[in-house]
Amino acid sequence: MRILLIHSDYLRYKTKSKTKIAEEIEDKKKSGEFENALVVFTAVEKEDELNTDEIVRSAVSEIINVSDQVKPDKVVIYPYAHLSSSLGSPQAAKKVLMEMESKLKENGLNASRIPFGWYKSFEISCKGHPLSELSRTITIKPEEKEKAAEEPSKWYILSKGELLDIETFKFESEDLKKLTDYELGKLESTGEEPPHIKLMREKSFADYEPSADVGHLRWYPKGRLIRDLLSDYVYNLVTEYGAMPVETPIMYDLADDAIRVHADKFGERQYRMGTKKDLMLRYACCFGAFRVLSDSFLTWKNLPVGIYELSTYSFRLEKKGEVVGLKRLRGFTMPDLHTVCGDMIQAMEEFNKQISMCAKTGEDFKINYEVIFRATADFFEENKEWMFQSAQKIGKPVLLEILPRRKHYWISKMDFAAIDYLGRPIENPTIQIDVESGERFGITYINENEEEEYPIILHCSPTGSIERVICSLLEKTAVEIDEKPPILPTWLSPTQIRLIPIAERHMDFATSLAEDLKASNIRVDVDDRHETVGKKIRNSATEWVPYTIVIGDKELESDKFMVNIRETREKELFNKDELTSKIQKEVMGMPFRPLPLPMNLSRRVNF
RNA sequence: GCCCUAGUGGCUUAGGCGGUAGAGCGAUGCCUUGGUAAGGCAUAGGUCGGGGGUUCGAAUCCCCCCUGGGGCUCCA
Repeated sequence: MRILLIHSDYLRYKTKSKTKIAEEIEDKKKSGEFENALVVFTAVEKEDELNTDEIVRSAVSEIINVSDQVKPDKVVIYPYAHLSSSLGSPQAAKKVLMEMESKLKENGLNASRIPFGWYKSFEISCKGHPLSELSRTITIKPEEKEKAAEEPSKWYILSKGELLDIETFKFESEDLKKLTDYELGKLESTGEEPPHIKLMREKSFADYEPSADVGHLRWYPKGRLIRDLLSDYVYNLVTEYGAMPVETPIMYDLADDAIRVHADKFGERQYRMGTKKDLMLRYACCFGAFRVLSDSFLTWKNLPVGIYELSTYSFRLEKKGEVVGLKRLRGFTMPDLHTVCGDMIQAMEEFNKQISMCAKTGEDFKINYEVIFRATADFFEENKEWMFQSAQKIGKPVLLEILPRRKHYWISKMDFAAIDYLGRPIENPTIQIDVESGERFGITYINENEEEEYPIILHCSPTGSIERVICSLLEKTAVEIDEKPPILPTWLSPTQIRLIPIAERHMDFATSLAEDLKASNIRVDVDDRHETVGKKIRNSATEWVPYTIVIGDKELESDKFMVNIRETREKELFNKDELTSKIQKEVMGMPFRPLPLPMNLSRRVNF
């Protein structure tokens, strides 16, 4: 905020005509005269919107400070846009100016405010003494940004319906111990690079795009395929659960009050667009889902109702130093399910169903999740029974955080984290009980008594961001490197079977075998390059192909072939049908997409 | 964002206390038609991350910026 303070003999003004953003005023405010007034010309700036309370407080204290020195009869706040080249939104400015006026009055000053958004003529007579002209730039002081004396959370282990002390708890799970240490700030870092970064590039899944902003990736065909398969997976999962997929815009106008207030909770990590309209890129699908829901006509018969969207992309302006590989990005893809529930009982029931859904993703991906259950102290006291039961659904001890008071929109949430190679959590699925957004976004439903009511909304991401799922899968290969060769689950492997013809005369057979396997929905390719068998085998291994078959004279004559099985490092004899059914069994229930690459390796681009 | 550290062909890198760079993989071509983790030979490919400065001359010294990695902090 910029202010120009003039200690005047008098100020006279008169409104001339309205602008689009003019506030409605009574006739008596259309002109006015103030004698011996400290006139505060004020411009509210964009950055002020991040913490308007703090800005108002600082501005008022500055004005009081000056007023104490020059001792005017009156203080007049005069909206004056021309002091800044980076103005805040008119809505925010009006709010700030009004709050300044009332705060000054509370402090015993005779304060007035000149109407906002009008063209005005004015006449001012400056007293001309040394303190009669002052200007100030008022900014949010970072160290004052709340923080102050925030009460710490209480931490427990919740196991078999018992609250246990973390200090004395005997951890059976190495991963839960690591998660607990990390959350309590006890984990020592090794200074190593997480292995998934090298892997994602080496395998041509994804890479950085230096010409974009930090934390935005380019995805190559293999990576794109994996993303698509995971997207299909979540889509199937949530539609099976009963949610309805929608798609909403990726940017929102901060002039909308509900959107601005919700966004403010996100603080400085908002990704703003520098356009004339003050637009913010979404950091999740909440905005879109809430707008859809608030414009829908909901009745108790509809509830619970789920709206699902895969946010390609969500944007968060994470600090530069926090952005890392697939783990923390500024642009990422998150499955986002919002479930409208009529009351807390229904919300709790749905929450439990969603726990099952989140847990299932861990089983399907073969990723071990450790769980943090969180709640405000009030919620925990009132719903102990439910929390204990819900934690039981995890089937192992969970970490419990009790927050002294609500500081976000949720009163309880459950976070599922995979543990990476360096022992740090990768936050994946999450479920939250949101008690604020219904009212804020004007989402209502008609209850059984024909009354309008605000619902409770569950937020759920059954897998966490797609990028983090891939991150977890890659990290897992590094964790297990001593036990087995690194590999992706077959349903996610870009190439599922690689055929290696030995000589040109084996090409026709290899190609026709490949076509047959392809017809059974198997991603198969043929290494038709003029290289030695040894080299092609090696190549297939470095690409993590789960099944590799060498095609030579023997295979032309028999209907069996020796299959190299990567996972077990074993060779096994199969015929075509046996192999097909083995793979089909392996990928059962998982989505399929065809190979998005040329079948012949000689035709492939090296990314 | 702050602190530390790095940036040399598509990838991995050698070399540099000032005189415009060398390799391996990969790519391409030729030879080899080969049976389970790198066959041989040859060729192409680099204004040494970008910009500015100092200098007769900068990949090398100085400044700024960009990008990566680590740490702090943060994480709905």
